[in-house]
Amino acid sequence: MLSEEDRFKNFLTARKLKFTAERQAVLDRVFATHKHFEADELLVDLRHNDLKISKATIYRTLSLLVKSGLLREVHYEHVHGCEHHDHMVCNKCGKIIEFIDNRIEELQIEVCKKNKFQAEYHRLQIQGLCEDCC
Amino acid sequence: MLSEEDRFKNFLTARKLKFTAERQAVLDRVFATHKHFEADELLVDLRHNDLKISKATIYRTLSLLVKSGLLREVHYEHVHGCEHHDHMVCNKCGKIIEFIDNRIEELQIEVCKKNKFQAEYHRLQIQGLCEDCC
DNA sequence: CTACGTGCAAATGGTTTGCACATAC
DNA sequence: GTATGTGCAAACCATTTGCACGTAG
Repeated sequence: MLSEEDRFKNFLTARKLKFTAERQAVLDRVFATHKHFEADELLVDLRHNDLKISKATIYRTLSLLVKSGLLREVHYEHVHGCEHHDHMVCNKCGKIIEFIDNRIEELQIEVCKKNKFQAEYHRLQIQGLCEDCC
Repeated sequence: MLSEEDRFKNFLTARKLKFTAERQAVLDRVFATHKHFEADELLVDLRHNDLKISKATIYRTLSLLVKSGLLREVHYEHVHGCEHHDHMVCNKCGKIIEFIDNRIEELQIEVCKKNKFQAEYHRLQIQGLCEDCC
């Protein structure tokens, strides 16, 4: 499987766009953590590491990462559903298939116990193509 | 387990805030779907259903939903990690525990097959309290 | 009846864009 | 050498806020 960097380079090359030091820096920073983030945090982080990069370039690079499919731009998301489902989301038509598999639920409980983690909520989302869009 | 509406009412009551028709409308709309959304989309949706509601009220209500813990505000999130882990995220200290359980992976493959769904990616995130924060 | 909520319009601040110079290929 | 990228500052637009009137409890 390709790394994020390779996937981004492929995307850029396909569109005759260039892989610059600024784009590298943003990419590295974005994928250095697993957390959600804001554009401002990136600016602060990058400046900390003595990099000169403008806000405009950060926004332009984030936009490219979204277009390349490496990043998703969202705003609000639910924290809970009171009744719990897991989801499959079709990347083409957007259809959502809800499912629940008790064996998966059980295994999650087991994994939490093993890690001494007290779960309050979980979310499993599988992305791909549904039957109609394959 | 309480419904979103009950949880929101509890939150409001505890702070001596009121449950108005506008707040009900936003709540209903927000939890009518499982998707990420933007404030603007809500405005359009609500106006479609003949509701008169101002942008300001929508923003104020979204802010309350975030404070109540029913909603999370994010901006960018990764679409893939090239190496795959699942995550436990501590709601208190933010610590992330990565794990992978092959039995869970297997069951996901099985569920996809059952639903004729061609998976490209999945993400499992468990939220709760870590050992140190219990 | 009173404290809280709403709509409106103005203020704010994050994001985008036009332009001149810089650089990857 | 040329097309693409960058920084800067101005423009734009989403979000927040102050205020006067409305309403839930």
